[in-house]
Amino acid sequence: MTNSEPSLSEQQQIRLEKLNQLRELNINPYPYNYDVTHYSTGILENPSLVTEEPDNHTLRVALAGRVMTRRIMGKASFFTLQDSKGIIQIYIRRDDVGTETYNSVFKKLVDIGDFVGIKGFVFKTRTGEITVHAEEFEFLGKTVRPLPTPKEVENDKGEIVTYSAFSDKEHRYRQRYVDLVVNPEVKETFIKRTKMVQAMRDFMNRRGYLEVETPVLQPVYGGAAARPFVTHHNALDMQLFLRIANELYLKRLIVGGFDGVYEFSKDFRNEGLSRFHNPEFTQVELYVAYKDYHWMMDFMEEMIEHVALDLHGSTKVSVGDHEIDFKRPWPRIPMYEAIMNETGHDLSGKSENEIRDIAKKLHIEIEEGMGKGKLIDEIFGEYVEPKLIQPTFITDYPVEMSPLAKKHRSKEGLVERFEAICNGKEIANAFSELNDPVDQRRRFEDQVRLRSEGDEEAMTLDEDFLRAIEYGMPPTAGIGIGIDRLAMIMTNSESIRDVLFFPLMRPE
RNA sequence: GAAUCGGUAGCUCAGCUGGUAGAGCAGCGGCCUUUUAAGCCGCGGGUCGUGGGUUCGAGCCCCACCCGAUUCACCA
Repeated sequence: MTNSEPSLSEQQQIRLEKLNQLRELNINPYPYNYDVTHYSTGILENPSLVTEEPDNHTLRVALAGRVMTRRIMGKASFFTLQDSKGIIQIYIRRDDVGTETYNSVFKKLVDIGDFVGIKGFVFKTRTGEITVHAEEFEFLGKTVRPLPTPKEVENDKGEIVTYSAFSDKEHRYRQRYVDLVVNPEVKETFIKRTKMVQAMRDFMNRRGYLEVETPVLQPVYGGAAARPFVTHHNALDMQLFLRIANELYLKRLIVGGFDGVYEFSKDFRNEGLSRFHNPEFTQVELYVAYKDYHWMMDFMEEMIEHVALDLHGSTKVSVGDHEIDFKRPWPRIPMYEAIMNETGHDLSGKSENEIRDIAKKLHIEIEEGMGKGKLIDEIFGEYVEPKLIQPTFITDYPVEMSPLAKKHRSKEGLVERFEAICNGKEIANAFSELNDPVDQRRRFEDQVRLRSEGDEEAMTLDEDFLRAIEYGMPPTAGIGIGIDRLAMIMTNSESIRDVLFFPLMRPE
């Protein structure tokens, strides 16, 4: 940091002055700890705590949090205290906590946002609100910057209306800490995301699969079609890439003898940003030996159905205008059949040029160097994918677009691959893993050729990975599930930024 | 990268065909011992995103730039 400080607003200056005054009163504005016995929600949900006539035997509660609203009425006040679980009202009187604490500290030096600790008993106000009657008041942390002050109120219809909401998306993304404090639903979204990951982790652990960690910094990147971030290691004077996928390392572990391995991982792709794309994103990849992609479809259905039940108590989830039902089984439609259904064109057995003509007829924008796989992908993305709202498996992709998938056991020119599509977007990609080292080398070489022809997303040849599967890899099913996109669906969020605490933003 | 919309007080926003900036909340001073968007009286607070230009005069008009949102493109 430089020593040039931005000029302070009047409110910040006033708060800094209050900070000094606290110290002059011998009150540490930043004390070290506070013994909390109860949370706001715990008190609100437990009516047996409410007393009318407190005595020595009445249970006392101690809670801590931020002051969010204040209603001062002379010698007594109400304020709301927000802790990690929720908000509860506190009643505080001069005659209970002492004149100095009440007049000099509470009324003069406490601001909205400050941390305080309260000890007292629980009662009900005249209007029936469960409230903590403070008998002791302690200062726990001074804020020197004013918090946005949204107010929630119930209108005649019983709806919650929020006034002065902290709603500017830029501010919310940049200052997520503030967003979390004042917009309670944000916390809910992220808690749900974490629960979702936990449900998946539990599900895989119960089947005995091993959670592992593989390198983020890789000398050769691979496992997906994408441009990488490039970095440099000083001591080894070596170019390194941030991983774009975990696939090739996890398969090395299958070679090494694990039956099932999975990893929740941040991957990095050097691409544009959008509602569905952040340069760093999370996926879980799972590889299971002696299984194929049919088995993997069963597995995915079961796991995601379980996640939906775990999060919502139902297989049905509201997303935008749709209700998405994750109940098993999900439709399984071969890709050519799905394209046929939507466009009337049958691509099976067609040559690259024939497919290019069909793409032209379908008004697909065709660019130099688009191969067969890419053309098919474009047609699919334009005509089929957006229509698949309910979870659907699209199966059997052209070999040209799947260099790591095993060729189909009966359909010429295709591989045993599926993508799970939901709400018009891919949420998973899986295949029967290619374990024929000779075929794998040929596929890599095709990729190298594409790269030399200018396809920046084509894969590079990973000689060590080839060596690994030359030692032998069992039949294996593998899958990658996009955690951010699944979280968007499970939390009914319309932007990936709403399920990332700190989405990438330009510098301020 | 393109289009559209937006950036005014700590927060949410208003500001007409250009006339020198406004509300609510928040803040400050005062009153108020069961309030709840507490209330009542009084007061302060602004580089109107940045830089140019037009004009007697710009928050408003023009140009360039910065930042964001959304859509499209790119992209799984």
